[in-house]
Amino acid sequence: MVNRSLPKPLRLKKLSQQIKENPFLTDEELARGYRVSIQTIRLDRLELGIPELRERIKKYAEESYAQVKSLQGQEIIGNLLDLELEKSGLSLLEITEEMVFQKHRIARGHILFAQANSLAVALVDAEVALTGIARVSFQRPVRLGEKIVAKAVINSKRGNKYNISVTSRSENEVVFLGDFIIFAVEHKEGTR
Amino acid sequence: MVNRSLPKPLRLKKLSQQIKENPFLTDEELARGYRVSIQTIRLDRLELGIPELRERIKKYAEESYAQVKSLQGQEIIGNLLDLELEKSGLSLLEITEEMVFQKHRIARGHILFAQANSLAVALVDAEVALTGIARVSFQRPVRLGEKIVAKAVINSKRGNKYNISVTSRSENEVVFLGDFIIFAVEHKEGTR
DNA sequence: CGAAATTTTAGTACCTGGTACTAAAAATAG
DNA sequence: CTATTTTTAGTACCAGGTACTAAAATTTCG
Repeated sequence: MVNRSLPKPLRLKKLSQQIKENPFLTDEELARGYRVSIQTIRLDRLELGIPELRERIKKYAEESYAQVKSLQGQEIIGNLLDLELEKSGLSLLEITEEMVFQKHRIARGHILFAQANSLAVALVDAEVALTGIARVSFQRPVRLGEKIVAKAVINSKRGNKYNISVTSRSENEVVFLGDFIIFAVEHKEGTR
Repeated sequence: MVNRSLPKPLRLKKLSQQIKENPFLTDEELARGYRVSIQTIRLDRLELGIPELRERIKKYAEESYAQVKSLQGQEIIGNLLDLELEKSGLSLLEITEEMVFQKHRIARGHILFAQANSLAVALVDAEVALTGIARVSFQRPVRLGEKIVAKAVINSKRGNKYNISVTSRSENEVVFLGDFIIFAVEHKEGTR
């Protein structure tokens, strides 16, 4: 009890959390931290279904890599729910850990902007579509775990210039409004 | 020449590029791909200073992990160069791989917005500062590798409501202009 | 309290994907 | 042809395990 190890159920719980928080810890480090043998840590991991160090690191790296690659090719920030080119679209974005400030769990200003802007751009049927001007309004803070549904509608189109509005909601409450001027570009650069 | 391996200099070059593009390849897979022995691949990696598979994966995961953790605690998107609270600020953002579309290497709409908005928010001397309204204008597309310097200035302040302008430049050319209404919040939620 | 059950500890053989080293074979250059 | 470079191969060892066997220690329960 003095400096002895924790009871098993508590140790399992803490171990699970700790590894989740830091996947780079070796079994040896964990054994030292919990004052148990390395075999016990390994049995714990087996019971918790937590893979070994290298496997954890590999998975983390692969997911990270896949995300970067996927994001590069992906035009939409969030999941596209519906799209009618040259007309309207709908997308869903879940607010996750890396989107929020650690301090107060409120999403960063650009997250909702990103979702809305990328959806607006996606409505334009062109090889390349670039944003020229945006006017946006944040109605209330959005927090970790919220699911944001953005709806984009093309208001008007003159030549290669589109006027697009986006309304974003969380549980049917409006949290963000945006108006975008988007330009369809063919090959040469124009304003964005 | 028919199905034989490449000359060494060319193999070294291609190997370097391939591993950079995909750090998850084993020496065995590479050996098979280049039709040389595994020892040759290892000698090549030694000559090129490229670490082994597990080391590469670990480094990638650690950098990724560090970035996520750092971003959470970090208020500024980019590197803060100068800050005078309640007055003005300067930040630098380099446009990297994950910020651009794969297709045309142009940065996504929200990247410049994020830099500007986070700098504007940082000028406000409050526990929490949230964006209410933003009007932004993109002057030209920004590409992979460009270094963007954003300058934010507080134009006016009424109570807890700040009016802040941001001008972003690449090589002294204006690429982005933004006007933000930011609210200083104490504990209760207001508009953002 | 003692037996049964559970938990903890330890040891062995083997795995993956190497490094570091020695050395021979093959290819190339002058 | 000789010297040099490149390629191939083999051995011992490493890190951080897994899978298994088994003993020791602790806890539980009748």
